[in-house]
Amino acid sequence: MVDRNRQAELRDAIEALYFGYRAFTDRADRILERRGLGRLHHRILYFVGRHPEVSVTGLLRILAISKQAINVPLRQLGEMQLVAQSAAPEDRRVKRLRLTTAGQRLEAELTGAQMRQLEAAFDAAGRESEAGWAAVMARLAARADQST
Amino acid sequence: MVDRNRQAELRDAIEALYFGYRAFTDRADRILERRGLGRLHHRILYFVGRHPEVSVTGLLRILAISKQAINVPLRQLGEMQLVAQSAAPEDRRVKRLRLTTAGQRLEAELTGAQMRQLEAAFDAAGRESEAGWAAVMARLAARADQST
DNA sequence: AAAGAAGAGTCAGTCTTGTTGACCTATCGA
DNA sequence: TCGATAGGTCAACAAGACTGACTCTTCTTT
Repeated sequence: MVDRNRQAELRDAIEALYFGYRAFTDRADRILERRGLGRLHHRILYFVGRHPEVSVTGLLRILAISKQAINVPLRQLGEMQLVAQSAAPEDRRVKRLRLTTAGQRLEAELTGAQMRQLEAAFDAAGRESEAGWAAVMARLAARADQST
Repeated sequence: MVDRNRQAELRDAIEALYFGYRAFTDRADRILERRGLGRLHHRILYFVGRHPEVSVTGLLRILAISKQAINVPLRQLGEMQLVAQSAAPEDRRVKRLRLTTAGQRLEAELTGAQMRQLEAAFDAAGRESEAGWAAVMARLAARADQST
């Protein structure tokens, strides 16, 4: 059993993560709302932007959702000319996804807003805090695999 | 415009936050699932544990949801004898919520799992990282109010 | 004392984002 | 040729949110 002060610190950490994540997603959500898009559209735009020429299955694995869940929003992004697709030459069953120019523009707007938000937090906390923050978040994220 | 290397760092930060938060909630979700509870039940348990004698309206404000959204899970937690309520003596319209012994036990199990998860990440990242992490998360969370 | 505001509860209807299961087509590899 | 893989789609369902419209009780204000 950890001592009481330590527990209080860790409780604060839990809350900071909860409220911080909530604040972080809320801002992008408001940009998306104006275009009638949701969080899943955002995640698709983000990861297709990050990993151009990704396949649908590759995207499903990153997002950890079913293909039925991605179907509708991915089709909508195609219809809105934000995401384009083409068959992979070495295996024509595989579709390669990439952002169109308009898709890149929207993705840059969303990601830019989040980057500015993070920079503001790094600045306010002191730039020396950034490395520690990144190290902890990376370790937290890494444990996703272990706990499966 | 920020330079490319900086943008790459900030992109990594966005992803670390996304994957880190996902890993963080997944673990508690699995404990809850065994009892047929969801994330909202968890948040209610957590904040009632953290703020004993909180009113329903107070809880709604913390969670930033509607009273209709809290209605069903709060009633279920009452029926499961995890949360108890009583009228506030100074204003009998107000209900004060608190955890029962069983509620405290479940809350401790959930929060304990998350505290251990955070501690493991702090340890792995090096204890000197913790202060920076906490400072950044606090600033990120603080911006929730500004952006309203 | 009457009127109105506030806390809580509930019903109804809707939406998003996810799930399974089942089934289809096209393509590839053995 | 046959089975596996990538992708797409339909249907049914569920959690967890929303708004709107009420009710009831209790407190506060006039």
